[in-house]
Amino acid sequence: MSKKETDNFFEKVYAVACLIPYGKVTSYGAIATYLGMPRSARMVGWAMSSSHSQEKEIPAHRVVNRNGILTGKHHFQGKNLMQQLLENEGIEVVDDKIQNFENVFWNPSEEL
DNA sequence: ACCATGACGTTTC
DNA sequence: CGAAACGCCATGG
Repeated sequence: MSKKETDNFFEKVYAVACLIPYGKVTSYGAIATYLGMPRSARMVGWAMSSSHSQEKEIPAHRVVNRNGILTGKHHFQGKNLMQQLLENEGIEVVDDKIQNFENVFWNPSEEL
């Protein structure tokens, strides 16, 4: 890692992820845009990959891509753990895709 | 410094 | 609708 394990950028990503309301989801691009880096959506996902190292538990299952598809489900333990977590929060998920995505979408730039 | 990789996003076919 | 190409940016070899 660099000077600090968690740069300010990472810290913000984790902070926003933890602020996602129960039963809601957001996209990597939305977080990146909120942080002022709309072109660094990949970095957000990359930060999530490191979220497992964070002491604080990051609800990464609430973060999906712009299409509402659970692209990162393979990074979780089980095969469909991510989907089950979302369904447990009342989010409809079919074939790794969130239904009524606009309805459950949470935009930090607007809500926060 | 260069190349390869990736939990993304948009455009094009 | 699905797959591929291109762009973007940070990290590692």
